[in-house]
Amino acid sequence: MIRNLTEHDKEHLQEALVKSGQKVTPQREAVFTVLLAERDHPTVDEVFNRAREVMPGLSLATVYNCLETFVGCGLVRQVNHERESTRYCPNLAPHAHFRDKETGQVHDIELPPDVMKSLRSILPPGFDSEVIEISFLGRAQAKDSHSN
Amino acid sequence: MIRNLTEHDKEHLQEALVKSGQKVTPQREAVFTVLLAERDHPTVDEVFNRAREVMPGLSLATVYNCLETFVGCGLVRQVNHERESTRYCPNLAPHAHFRDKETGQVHDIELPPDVMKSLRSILPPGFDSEVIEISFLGRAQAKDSHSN
DNA sequence: CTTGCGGATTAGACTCATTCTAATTGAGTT
DNA sequence: AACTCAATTAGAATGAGTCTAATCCGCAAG
Ligand SMILES: [Mn+2]
Ligand SMILES: [Mn+2]
Ligand SMILES: [Zn+2]
Ligand SMILES: [Zn+2]
Repeated sequence: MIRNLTEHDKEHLQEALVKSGQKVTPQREAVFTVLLAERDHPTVDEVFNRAREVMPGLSLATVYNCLETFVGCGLVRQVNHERESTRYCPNLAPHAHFRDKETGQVHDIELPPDVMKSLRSILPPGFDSEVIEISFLGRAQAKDSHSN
Repeated sequence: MIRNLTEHDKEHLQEALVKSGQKVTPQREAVFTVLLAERDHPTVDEVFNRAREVMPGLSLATVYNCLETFVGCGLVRQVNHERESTRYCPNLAPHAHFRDKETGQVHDIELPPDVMKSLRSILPPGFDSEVIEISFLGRAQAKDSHSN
């Protein structure tokens, strides 16, 4: 189920790319569309397979390139858990990641400002941090998967 | 500068190994000694090179095996930053990791119980987490390196 | 002692996610 | 029509980590 980009998302993509001196291409649109379609933190291969359905000639190398470009211009975040394949997340709000040990699914966990603050406060003087990564490992009750 | 294990550390090693049905071997002692000698979160290769100085016949495979064993019986933690080589940490107290963007050094950051609590509290109902990993990326002022 | 057992160690082959290389494409320009 | 230059592409290369199969060795039984 890959819907097209909304006007808003298209502008978001275009603005970020153009702002960093890069071009909007059909491949980049396709990959970005895949990322927005499901918020399930897909791996490169998953993105590749989904995007191929709509753009059969797309190459894996290009998926790597697109995702790297998006990370570079702040459109998506990389998500790493242990040594597994890198996953990609288009949620730009500050959030942590919860990895379900059973299913492997990755869920976003909202990160309230006061928690962020208390985290920064544990840094000793002289330590200055731009990026904080928080990841949980455990089990999550099933709920349902239409969490798009 | 690889000192020998203290009696206390030797007992710690032996207890953890025996408790999980495994043997104390010279290789395991050497690798554990290396880990305790410097709290700098060495990679497998760094552990290998340091341990070889005191046990020249030691193989890389064995270092992988020892470290896996130690992780399995809770003697050390793995530390991953992005896609870099896994590092190893013998600090069993709850702590976060700070990675210096400039030097690559990894520093332990103490994690007070109230911060742990506020972190657990952000999990929605139904989410149960055993492991929380927190890592900072940024710059740390030099201080000095005799932080053993 | 001598032998047998089973875990530990070892060298080297293998895996596979990611990166690199070099050739090709194609949209926009001269 | 030719040029330019980023983007795309296929395939090779990389390298941390894992696997395999042979050897080692401490210990216990005979
Ligand atoms: Mn789940
Ligand atoms: Mn530092
Ligand atoms: Zn996310
Ligand atoms: Zn540590």
